[in-house]
This record gives sequence, structure tokens and C-alpha cells, in this order.
Amino acid sequence: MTRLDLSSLNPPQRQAVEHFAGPMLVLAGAGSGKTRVLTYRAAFLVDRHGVAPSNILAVTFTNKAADEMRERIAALLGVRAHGLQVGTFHAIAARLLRRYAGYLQPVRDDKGQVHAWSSTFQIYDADDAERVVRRILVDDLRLDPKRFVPRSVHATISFAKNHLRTAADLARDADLSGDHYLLQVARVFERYEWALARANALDFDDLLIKLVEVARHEGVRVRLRERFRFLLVDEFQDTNPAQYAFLRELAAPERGGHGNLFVVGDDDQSIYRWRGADPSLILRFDEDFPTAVVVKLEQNYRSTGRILRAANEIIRHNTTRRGKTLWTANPEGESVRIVELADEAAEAAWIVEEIERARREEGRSLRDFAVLYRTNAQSRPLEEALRRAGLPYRLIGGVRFYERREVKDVLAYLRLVANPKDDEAFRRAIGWPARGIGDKTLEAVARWAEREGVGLLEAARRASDVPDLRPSARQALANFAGAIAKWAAVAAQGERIETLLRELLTDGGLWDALRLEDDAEDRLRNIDALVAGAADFDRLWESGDPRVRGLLVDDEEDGGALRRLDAFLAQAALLASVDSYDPTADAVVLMTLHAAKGLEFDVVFIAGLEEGIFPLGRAYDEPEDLEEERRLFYVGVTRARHRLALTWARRRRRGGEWLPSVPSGFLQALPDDVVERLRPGDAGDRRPRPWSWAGPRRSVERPALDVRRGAIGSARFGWMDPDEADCEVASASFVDTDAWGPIRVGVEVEHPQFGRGRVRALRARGGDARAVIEFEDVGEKTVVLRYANLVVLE
DNA sequence: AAGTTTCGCGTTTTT
DNA sequence: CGCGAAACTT
Ligand SMILES: Nc1ncnc2c1ncn2[C@@H]1O[C@H](COP(=O)(O)OP(=O)(O)OP(=O)(O)O)[C@@H](O)[C@H]1O
Repeated sequence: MTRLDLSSLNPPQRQAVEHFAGPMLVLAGAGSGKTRVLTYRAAFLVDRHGVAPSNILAVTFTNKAADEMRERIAALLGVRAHGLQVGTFHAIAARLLRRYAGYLQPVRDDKGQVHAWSSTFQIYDADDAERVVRRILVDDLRLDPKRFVPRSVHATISFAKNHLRTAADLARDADLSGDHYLLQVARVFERYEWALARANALDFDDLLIKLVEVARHEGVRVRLRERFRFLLVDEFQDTNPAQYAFLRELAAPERGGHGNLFVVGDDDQSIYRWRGADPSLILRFDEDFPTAVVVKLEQNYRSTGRILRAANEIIRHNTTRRGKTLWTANPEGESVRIVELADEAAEAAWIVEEIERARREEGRSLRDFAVLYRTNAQSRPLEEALRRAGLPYRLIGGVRFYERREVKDVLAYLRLVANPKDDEAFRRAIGWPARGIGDKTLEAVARWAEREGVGLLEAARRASDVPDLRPSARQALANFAGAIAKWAAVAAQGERIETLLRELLTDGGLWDALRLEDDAEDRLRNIDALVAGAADFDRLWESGDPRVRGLLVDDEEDGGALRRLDAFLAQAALLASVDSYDPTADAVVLMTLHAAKGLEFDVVFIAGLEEGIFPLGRAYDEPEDLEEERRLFYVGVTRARHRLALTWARRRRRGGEWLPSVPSGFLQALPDDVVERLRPGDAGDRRPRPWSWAGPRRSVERPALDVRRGAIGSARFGWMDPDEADCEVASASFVDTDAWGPIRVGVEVEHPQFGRGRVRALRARGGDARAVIEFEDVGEKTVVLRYANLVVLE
């Protein structure tokens, strides 16, 4: 075996790769080769330092990135890479907890019953978690789900958990601040934990928290430290406190850790703060690990000079950053195009034309193109345009395969087979197909189960003991429990998932039920795909593929503890949307900016650069939110290798209404010498428009709207560009765009009574143009423009 | 209990 | 507009 070749690395990259023991931080901008360095460093440890691959744990942000890294390391090392552990924090945690679930502290609920986790725990996804929260809110605490939205309540709980905070912590906060809402959330939180413990279930956040919990057991910690002697973390800027706590258990020197923590990241690319990520962890890394060697990479290898300059200018506007240099030796390249289109259909059409032109004239393949946007809802017009043009595309994100209703329904059966305590799965499975069990019956079963301290399936099995049941319901429950038990026996033989699934689909009458549904064709196709996915999984499992066996496979202590079915279900729960991105497929890719993190494309379109969409309206709530939004723009721009186009539409449909828009304030950060502005479709029209690119550039961007002081409120604006009327469509609910005057999302206004505020959203319902305005003094109000004499502030 | 219809409402971003 | 949950029938 020839020695690992480092000639494709520049000197600082090589310094990082050659680093052996002790903490290291590689802090560097986009496209500077951080991921490449991490890959080489893993290979280098094996190749030059003789580290056993199984002693190396590399953490990536998505499963896809893990697969890629595993492949790249294998390409460098060949068979010597065998046993190297690569995965996301969540996937790693799920595997380790199968082994160490017994160390978890059991939970005592208000009935005094104690619930412990076991290695057959199931993972609750966001949807399961939300259902649990809803039931607690409505059934247990009798709270109004309109005031306490299950989704946001769960988000609050999740955020707390990612910061290793408990229900009691939250309750204490609520007490101190007198925050009634938070106090209720804390009560939900407590019950939520009981519900999960009862079900032997862990949510995404628990995977991290419970991993920390087991790692704090002396024996486990020592074992994990020996096992994972070298830790490597990619995208470290989006690590949350729970994940960091795990790393510290293994590596923090003051606690006897080995200190071999190698992290790479870019504070300017932190885009998951809303989900609990804490970018200060990367900024303070050398405080927590004082012996850390810090390496900076300053050469960008990905993008053209103009694209990189655009990116640097954008991110320069953020105040809370460490600041870094990023240059490139690549050619200047083309201008970054800023393209103004009439509406979202025109925007999509222009993008598709561009793709077709580049394909025709430059011989590019479809996989060279990515269209990025802020919200999943923006994909539709793009999909339609691509479909009309007959261009294959791949949509990443949105409703994921394993989140489809019918797929989750079928999986509920498997989950129940794997873990009889999974009450959420029971509720799903018992309700579909219909078998004469309704709310009433379920309520009676649940009440009895809770009193007895058993799961719903166990209660169903003992239906003859459950009071207040109709005989037919009793029978149906017993039959259901019997069927699950039968399949569980099949599963216990270690039967293939595919076989188990087929049996269940046929025996359980699921195929028949599917055939009778609306959209039966789609649903059947999805379930066929599920069966095919199971068959693939079986093959990988049987060949011992690290993608499914990966962690601990050659760990003697692990002794077959990982059951095939658990592994399959965990994979289904943890599969991310980007995981389905196949860079070799010849298709245009559509995805959110978030999903694009870490990827690169020759040609990138970023669509919908409008105030209210990107940056999103609510980002104005907090300055930090706006900065995160700007980082997201930076991430998007730096995905492009050769060509970048930023598009915006003068009007866009939002929830059935057409709304006028102004270009994103972010666009103002782009210097004139890197951009070219286009207005295809109305060539030759040089009349002034209500927005202007001219004039002094402000240091803090504002919506690019050139407004003057003046009373507005009706449609009298002599200075408004008359061809705004071009935007018109025939629609009953359409309000003439003139009625908006210069009022746009993001604009600052003054109201005679309410004072100053910023426009958050526009509404056209009912024929009256209204604006939702966040006032500095009185909070959010909706005003009818015709009556409110708003003054636009410059 | 199951099926049907209307309402209402909503839109970040995702492991 | 288009989906999912509550309200209303059967
Ligand atoms: N020394 C080098 N010589 C040539 N190309 C390089 C070098 N280092 C990295 N690259 C290339 O530059 C591109 C970006 O590398 P990589 O993805 O590792 O960067 P990154 O810093 O992780 O990016 P980001 O943070 O933006 O996701 C890749 O195409 C990579 O192959």
C-alpha cells in the first residue's frame, strides 16, 4: 500500500491533516476545503500514525454526508478503512443507546409508576412527538390548542432539551419570570417525558441527551473513551450544547478525557440556531480547550472571483462574527445576475430557459444545476415549469418518504412488533384499517392501561379484563393484539424485513385497505417502494454493510444486540431529506437553502429574493435572526462554482392571494462590479420604478425601496410607476397592486394612533388591502390601508 | 363508529 | 390554493 498522498493539499490544510493528538479547530470560510481536510485527517491517522480505524469517530451533519465521507476515506485507504465509524450525532447516539439503554435513569410518573428504557426503544419523529404533545394539551391539561399550538409547544420543549434543560428548569424559569405560557409548557414537558418513558420511546433530542446521560456513567465513559480515541466533527458551527456535552465527556482534559477532538467549521455558516445549535461553541472552542491548535484556511477552491466577492460582501454586514479572510485563485468568472421577473411563474420559466440554454450551448448536464429557495412552499411553480419543459428534476425536502401518511401507518405495525409499548404506533395501527375501534373504546383502553401501568397493546391483549367495552370492540382488540404477537414471533426469528412486511400487508388486510383509499394508486406505489426499501436494507444488513451495521459491528461486546428490525426502523426515523440527494442522477435539483449546506454545484439559482420571503418577515423580530438569515444567504451563494443567478418576482401568490413584493434588502450588499441586473420580458422599458438601485448605499441594508414621506392609504400615487398595473390578474380576491402604494413587507411606517412600526405581512382578503404591522409600542395589529393614514418612513 | 363536509388556516428552516 | 382537523351526518 502506497503512502497517503498529501500533494493535493495546501500548507495550512496539510498542517491540519498532519495534526496528531490534542484538540484542533479548523476555522475557515466556505469552500476552503474543511471537509476535505477532515477526510484526509481520518485517513492520515490510520496511514501514518497506525491508529485502528475503529478508534476513529467522524461526525457529519447528515447521513448522506456520512456515506460520502466513508466512501472518500475508503478511496484513500482501501480496505484499511474498515471499521471506521462515521455518522450523524443522532445515528451514533441511536446505535450506542441500543447498547447502553440499561444505564438510563428510569422515570417515575405521577401515578408512582416507574418506566425504564430498554434496547428495543423506538425513535419518535417530530410528528409522533407532536401528537403526544397535542394529547397532553387537550386531554390531560385541557388547554386550548389554539393558544398552545402543539407544534410550538414541542419546539419550545425541543429547544430546551437541546440545551440539556429539563422540565423542572423550565418551570423554575417560568416561576421567576412569571411567564404563564412557559409554566404551562413546563407542565406539558413533564408529562411528555412520562409518555415517552412509558412507551419506551426516545425523541430526536433524547437521543442526544440520553447519550450524554449514559456517557456520564463512569464505566460507560471509560469504555467510550477507549473506543473512540479520536473524534472528528464536521460543520461544528451547528453543534448544539447536548452534542457538545457528549464530546466533552470523551475529550475534555480536565475530566480525564483524551483531548483528541478535531473540529472543523465556519461561524458564518451557522444556520441552525433556531434548532438549538450554539455557534458560540466554535467561537469559544479555544477557551474550553486551551491547548487547541487553531488553523485557518483562507483559500477558496470552489467559486469564481466574483461569486466569492459577492459572498464576502454579504457576510461582512454581520456584526457577531470572528471575521476571516477568504480569497481565490480561480478566474473572475461571469457576473452574478440579479434578475427581476413579473411573478413566480415568470421566475420559474426564466430559470428553466436558462437551464435549457446552458445545456444546449454549453453542453452542461442537468446535475450541474441547483435551484435553492428559502421555504419548501416555493418549489411548486419551479416543479411545474420543469415538468412542462420535460426536464427531470429531484425535489429534496418537503414531505419526506417516511413521513407520508400511508408509510407511517404501515411502519406503525412494524414499530409495534419491535416495541410493544409504543403507544403512538398502537394508536395509528389500531385506527387503520377501520376495525370498529373508535375514540370511546380507545379512551376506555387508555384509562385502564394507565391505571395498570401497561402499554396499550398489552391492554388490548387483556381486553377481556378491560371494563366498559362492547363485546365487538373487545373481540377486535384481542384479534389485533393476537396478530401483532404472531408477527412479533416471525420477527424474533430474525426474519427479513421484506418478508415480515409482505406478510403483514397481506395478513393484516393492509393491501386491501390501501386499494380502497383515495389516491390508491399513489399510496400503493409508495408502499411498493417501502417494500423495495426494506429489501435493499435486508441486502445491506446481510452483507454487513457499515451503512446499516456501521457502529460497533466488530465490537465483541455488542454481541448481536442490534436487532435487524430496530436498525431498520431507526434508519427510517433518522433519514433526512437531503439523504436522498443523488449527485450522479442526471436531474436538476430543487431544495431549500438549509438542505444545500455542504454541497456544491456548477450553476446555482437562488429564487425568491424578496422582503418577507428571504429574509423571512419574522427574521426582523431579533437582530440575531436577521444575521442568521444573512448567513443562510451566504451559504447559498457559496454553493456555486461557476455561475450564480439571484431572482425575484414583483408579485407572488401567498396562500391564495397575490401580493406585491420588493427585492430583498440582501441584494444591496452586492457590489456593482460583480453583478449584472436583468429584467427579461420587458426589455426597453426604462421608466423609473418604485424601487431604485441608485442612491447611496446604506451600511445597514434596508428593503430596497425608494420611498418618500407622504400620506398614503388610498390609490393616489402620482409618482408610482403606472406599469405596476402589468401585474394584474383576473381574480376575485385580487386587490389592485396600486392599492398598496409603497406599502411593502419590511417597510417602516407611522400610524396616527399606533405610532411607528414595520410591515410584517400584506393581506388582500375580502377586497380591502390590509397590512399586518408590528408596532414598536402596541405590538402587532392589522390595519386596513384605506382607512389608516400610514406614513412611510424613509 | 365511520363517512362526509365544511371550515379554517397557514408558510420557516430539520436531525 | 390545498391540506388537515373539527363539525356534522348517516
Ligand atoms: N487544496 C485543494 N486543491 C484543490 N481543490 C481543493 C483543495 N481543497 C479543497 N478543494 C476543493 O474545494 C471544494 C470545497 O471543499 P470542501 O467541500 O472540503 O470545503 P468546505 O470548506 O468544507 O466547504 P463548505 O464549508 O462551503 O461546505 C471541493 O470541491 C474540494 O474538492
